[in-house]
Amino acid sequence: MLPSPSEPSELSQPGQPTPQRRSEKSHRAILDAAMELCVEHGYGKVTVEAIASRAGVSKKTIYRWWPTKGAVLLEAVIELAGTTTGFPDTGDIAEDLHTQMTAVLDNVMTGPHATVYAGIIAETQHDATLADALRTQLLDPRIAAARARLLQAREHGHLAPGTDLTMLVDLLYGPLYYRLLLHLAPYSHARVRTHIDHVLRIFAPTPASP
Amino acid sequence: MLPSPSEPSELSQPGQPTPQRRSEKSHRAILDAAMELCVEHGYGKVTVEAIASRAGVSKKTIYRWWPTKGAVLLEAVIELAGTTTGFPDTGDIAEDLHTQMTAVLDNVMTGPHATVYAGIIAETQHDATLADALRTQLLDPRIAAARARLLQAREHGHLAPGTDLTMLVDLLYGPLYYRLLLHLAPYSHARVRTHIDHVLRIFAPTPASP
Amino acid sequence: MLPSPSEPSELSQPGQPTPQRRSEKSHRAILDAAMELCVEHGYGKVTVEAIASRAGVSKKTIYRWWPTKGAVLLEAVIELAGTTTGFPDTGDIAEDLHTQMTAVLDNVMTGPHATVYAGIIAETQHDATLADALRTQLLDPRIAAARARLLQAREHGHLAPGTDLTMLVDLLYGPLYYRLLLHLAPYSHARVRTHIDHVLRIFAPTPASP
Amino acid sequence: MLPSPSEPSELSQPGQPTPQRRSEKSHRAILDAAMELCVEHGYGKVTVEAIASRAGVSKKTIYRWWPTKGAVLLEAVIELAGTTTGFPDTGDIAEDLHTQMTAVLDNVMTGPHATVYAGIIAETQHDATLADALRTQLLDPRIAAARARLLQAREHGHLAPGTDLTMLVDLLYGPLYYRLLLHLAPYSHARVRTHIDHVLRIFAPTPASP
DNA sequence: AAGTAAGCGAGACGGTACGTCTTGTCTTTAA
DNA sequence: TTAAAGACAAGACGTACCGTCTCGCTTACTT
Repeated sequence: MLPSPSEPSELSQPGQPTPQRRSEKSHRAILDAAMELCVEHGYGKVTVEAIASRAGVSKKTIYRWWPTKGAVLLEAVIELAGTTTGFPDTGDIAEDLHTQMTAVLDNVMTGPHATVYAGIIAETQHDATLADALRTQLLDPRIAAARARLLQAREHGHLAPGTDLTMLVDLLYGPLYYRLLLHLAPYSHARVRTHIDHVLRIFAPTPASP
Repeated sequence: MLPSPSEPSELSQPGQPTPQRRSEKSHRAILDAAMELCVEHGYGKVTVEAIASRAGVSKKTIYRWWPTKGAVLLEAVIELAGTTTGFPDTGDIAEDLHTQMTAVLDNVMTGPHATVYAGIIAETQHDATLADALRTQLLDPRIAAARARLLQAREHGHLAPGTDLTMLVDLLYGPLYYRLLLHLAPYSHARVRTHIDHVLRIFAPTPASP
Repeated sequence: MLPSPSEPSELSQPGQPTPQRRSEKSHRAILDAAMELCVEHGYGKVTVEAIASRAGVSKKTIYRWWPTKGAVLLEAVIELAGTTTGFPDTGDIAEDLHTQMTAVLDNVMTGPHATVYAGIIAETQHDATLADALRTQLLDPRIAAARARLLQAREHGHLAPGTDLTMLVDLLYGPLYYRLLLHLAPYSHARVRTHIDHVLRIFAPTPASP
Repeated sequence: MLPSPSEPSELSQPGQPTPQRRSEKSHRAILDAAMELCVEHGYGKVTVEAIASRAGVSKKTIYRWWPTKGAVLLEAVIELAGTTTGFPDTGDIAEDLHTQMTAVLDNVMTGPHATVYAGIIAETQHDATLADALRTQLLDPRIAAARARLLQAREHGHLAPGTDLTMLVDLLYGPLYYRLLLHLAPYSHARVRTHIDHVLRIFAPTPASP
């Protein structure tokens, strides 16, 4: 194999700037500064100038690699959520869902990072580009993974054959986002379990008639 | 007597300015201008200056009565949603939910006003005061109304006795907001019906053992 | 005598409001408030609103009788200088000038009222109407009085026959205003005397030849 | 060596902004725009916004380098008067004074720029900082130059030995400012000559007793 | 090893909007 | 019926960020 760049789909701005002469030190400092600012002073206080200042970096450097402060935070959140990506497969779909959903809750929907995640989603309301990036880089892969796991469960007979996976995903995740974005109390781990049980009951496989 | 709040709770800034010497003409022009700007050019183009200019009003007049442009739009949205408030009571809980939920969808979650509503929710992520106002003035009354109707249904035996109303509301409305704010396709009226049926199935009253 | 108003040339706005039903109490309160504000907080802090507020008077009342805050202060200063108007006539022109000029210095060019007087003159630089009022109501009468006294001195042989009275007045008063408006130290009473002596020396009557 | 200040004293705001990365193009455009606005529409119409707009410059750029619109105009006037600075020395003090004083009259006390100069002096009545700047940067150097020339004349026997230079300067320049700021007709060149002759007569050297 | 071209820090720049202030007019309320 | 109280349109104030643009300096790829 030659030096194939092999990962062309950079999530930052793939514009003209170019190469791999990018300073990794600045890259890190920017992501960290953005995240810290958001956590410490709230999303509203995250400005490109503030990031630059705290990271000891020039504004130009930020604009060279990201189109928007939202993009910076998005990258930071993706990093954060990176660990949460995979679905486990223990054979017990309820258990696996619980594992994944509580991980999401703990990582980005409660605690200090909830602000960051909610802030990014907020920003996508006015920024179609960022909305695309959020979908492409964060949501779609995770939704796909969820559907894959659920599909497998359906095929294994743990869900009714005709189960509408889209609706199932909506019912599972919708309330989590609803509570995050409407400032309602987030689910506890226990409540997540109840929630999953309720939803799965809808799509339980044939009521096992004698 | 119904919980008619008899409208003492002004939704605008109840601060010092004072009384009812307020110009109703300006009030209207401001709400209209804000809504139009948002619909025509997007939430991002709604600035206090633009509202003032289009409404033929001075900025001071806006700041006298609202703390924030978000508060202006919130009042406009509340006005919009005002018609959607009540739950009908035909005796058929599924039907009544469908009536109310499609009204919400049509009024503020699809069409030109979706931008406005999503924009306000976005703004509440950075503005705790606005978040409070949204909750107090818009969400809480509607959630209470929904719970009241569901409670009645439970008492009439249309829902299982132990039904957790909070979770029921989460399951009903969560997916609507999830799809609005994550830029997924909104539900069609038909899909709302399916959705309601699925959710109610969870809490169906005792499997009727004759 | 009928109720002849007897003083038709009001120095305030001669506009439509007209009558003599004017509240003398408000009139006084406004003049006092304006003067106090200027003395206490500087000319810059004198706004119509501040005057109204301190005088317990509505803005409308001020605008009814004066066109400008400058006009209010002008009236106040005229009142102040009213006492200084007349020239004494002891027969000694140098002494009489000294009396008058030190009175002017003490009343409006030093002490707390210097700010007020300088401020009004400043305002006339941008306000032709006020400039006219200043000239007509304050300066011209005093210049005329000075010229009259000097003319008399010339006729009595205390000044050279061809003495240019205009230049004489310029030389006498110019330096006072120069020092006031350019923020140089004002003349002391003693220095005024020296100043007068110097200037009069120019126009001394014929050098008394044998 | 003459008191050549070698120009370390920047007349603009010497504050934090920093260096010589200043755009000379903007600098010029701002000074020109300010001066033009003042000449064309009067001092009152000179606002920072108007200057910025006409100069094609952002308000921030103005505030970065000057504390006040008055400071901008002051710099413009200083530039204007720059040419007038020096006193000639032909050996004839009356002639040299005439040269300098008519230059001042023509440059800043009559014609279109009189408004500007009078406006700045007006502004110093409410702005101590600007007053200082006016003194330090404009008046003091010129007064010093005048005194130097007069001192030399005294030493050469063209003025009486005990001549009070301060009073002499007051008498020479006072009437010019008095007429400028009190809206009286400015001196003509001929009248300046008469004026100088009169004043110098006071301090003529010993009556030449042969 | 020198040359060259990029990234980099710094920060000035033209803009836009902010939220506040004052002006002068107009309206409401109370005496 | 007058005047206080004060809301109003207008528009300048001085500040904060935006995103773009030089500057020199450093750093890492050429050749």
